[in-house]
Amino acid sequence: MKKVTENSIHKNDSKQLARFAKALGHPTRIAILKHLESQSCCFTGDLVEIFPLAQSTISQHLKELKNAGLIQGEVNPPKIKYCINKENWKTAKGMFQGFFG
Amino acid sequence: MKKVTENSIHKNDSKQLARFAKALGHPTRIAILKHLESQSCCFTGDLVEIFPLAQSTISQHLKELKNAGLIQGEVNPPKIKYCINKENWKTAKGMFQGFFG
DNA sequence: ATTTCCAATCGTAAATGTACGATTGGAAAA
DNA sequence: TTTTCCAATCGTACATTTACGATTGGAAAT
Repeated sequence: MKKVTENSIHKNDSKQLARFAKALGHPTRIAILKHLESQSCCFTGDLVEIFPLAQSTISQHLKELKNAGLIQGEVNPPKIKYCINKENWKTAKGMFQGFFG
Repeated sequence: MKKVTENSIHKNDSKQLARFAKALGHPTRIAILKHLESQSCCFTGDLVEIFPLAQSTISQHLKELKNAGLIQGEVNPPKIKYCINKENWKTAKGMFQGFFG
């Protein structure tokens, strides 16, 4: 990035939709979300067993999904239980629906 | 990327959906697609006027959308007319719908 | 107090993405 | 043929992403 800040040239809608899309833009994250949809919830460790990826890598993907608002985690010591964030999920669904017409 | 190739560990569905999502993962590309949806078609130059971005940058975004299959361009010398690729658009729409349930 | 356990974070390396200006390519117009 | 025009591509710089192993953090168990 050099000259243009990319900050104010786009509408908020486009920015939010792009943010959601970006979070969905990796097959591992899609698979994590599919798993959460089917299981309703799961622990990080479950995912580490499912995917042949390092624990730190899974954690990073979860962090991105969390930052995008698509999932949420609640502590359940010593584990952490992750679920779909239903409210934002609905928002994302609506935005994609609206986008695709 | 170091150890895992990320090639065969995901289902094709997840990979394709992620590919579409990735293409949508930038506000400029969202905006381009919105514009194509509303106009049905447009030339590269139109977009260069709309967005405060270099011509080469717009071209790059168009290339990514084309590679993802979301748009197609037909030559109309000396211009190139870009349109939504309706077939793939429908596919993407269906995949997102299925994903969000 | 120490150990155990799970997950987050750190540090790092390599690949990819995003932007720019400059150059190239190819068709139409002069 | 030369010029003009539009868009693609090249070369480059810097940011971000993705992966790993190692370390840290915090709560529960010993």
